[in-house]
Amino acid sequence: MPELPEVETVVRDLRLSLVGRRLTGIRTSSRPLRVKWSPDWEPCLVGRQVSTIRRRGKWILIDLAPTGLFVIHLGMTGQLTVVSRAKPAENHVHLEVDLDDGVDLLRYRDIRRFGSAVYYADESAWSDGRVEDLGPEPFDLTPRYFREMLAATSRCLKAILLDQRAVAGVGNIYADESLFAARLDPRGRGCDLKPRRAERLRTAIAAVLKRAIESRGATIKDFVGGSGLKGGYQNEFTVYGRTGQPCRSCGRPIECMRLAGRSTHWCPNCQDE
DNA sequence: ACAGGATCCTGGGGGC
DNA sequence: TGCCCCCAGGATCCTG
Repeated sequence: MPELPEVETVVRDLRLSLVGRRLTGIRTSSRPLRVKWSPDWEPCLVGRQVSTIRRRGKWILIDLAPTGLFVIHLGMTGQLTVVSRAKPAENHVHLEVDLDDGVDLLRYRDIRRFGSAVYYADESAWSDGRVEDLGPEPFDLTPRYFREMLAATSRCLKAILLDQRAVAGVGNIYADESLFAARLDPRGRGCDLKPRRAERLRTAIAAVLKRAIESRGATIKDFVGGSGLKGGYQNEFTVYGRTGQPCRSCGRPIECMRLAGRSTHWCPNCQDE
């Protein structure tokens, strides 16, 4: 579920409540996440202190001191929050980490269990793993990289934006929203995109994501930030989930088609290039 | 290289 | 009210 803006929101929230805290205890559910929990990780986590929290694509990286890296992916329905120990656990809670203030805990809840929480000795152990190579962050895309990456593939724009190797962090919502903002047909091929239009797409992606982060991401059903607050960007969607509703630009109905295996929302009238 | 499908899961909504 | 089918923000594996 969560894409870059939602993961960034969680990371920013957790920085406030988690950095500097020592982990004092861990409880896990018996039901496995995408990666099964290893009991070997527990002694690696307990007693260590959270030094920094970072985001890479849709991955949450929690750096530990003196060593260690705790990597969490929210999958489709993951919720990572710091809550009071007094708050009763909802269903589908799969991981709880006690904090050294004796009051709060870090809680991971995930209805569909597509997410993961894995300990690694260091960052190379994570990046060298079966995780496919992540592309650049959307805010770090250079015009040249983006132009050449597009020119090298005959895949359609929608499929390219969803590919984490091309750009890290964009998912179905923000792919559709970015293509509308750039007024580009999601079916267009990367190698057919003229440089001016490639540049339009590059800046549209950054602008859409920046605006979504400012709104604390989008909550369709399950997403909450690290403090439990919902996002607000769903109120600004131009095409995603608006099938049949009037385009905010031209008034004609938004359409939905299947592309790269995903629902793709667009305005055939406005996205004509 | 790439498209398409299936898989891992649960829950919600629509149709009947 | 219930049942069945389809759908969902992701990553990954497999086939053709």
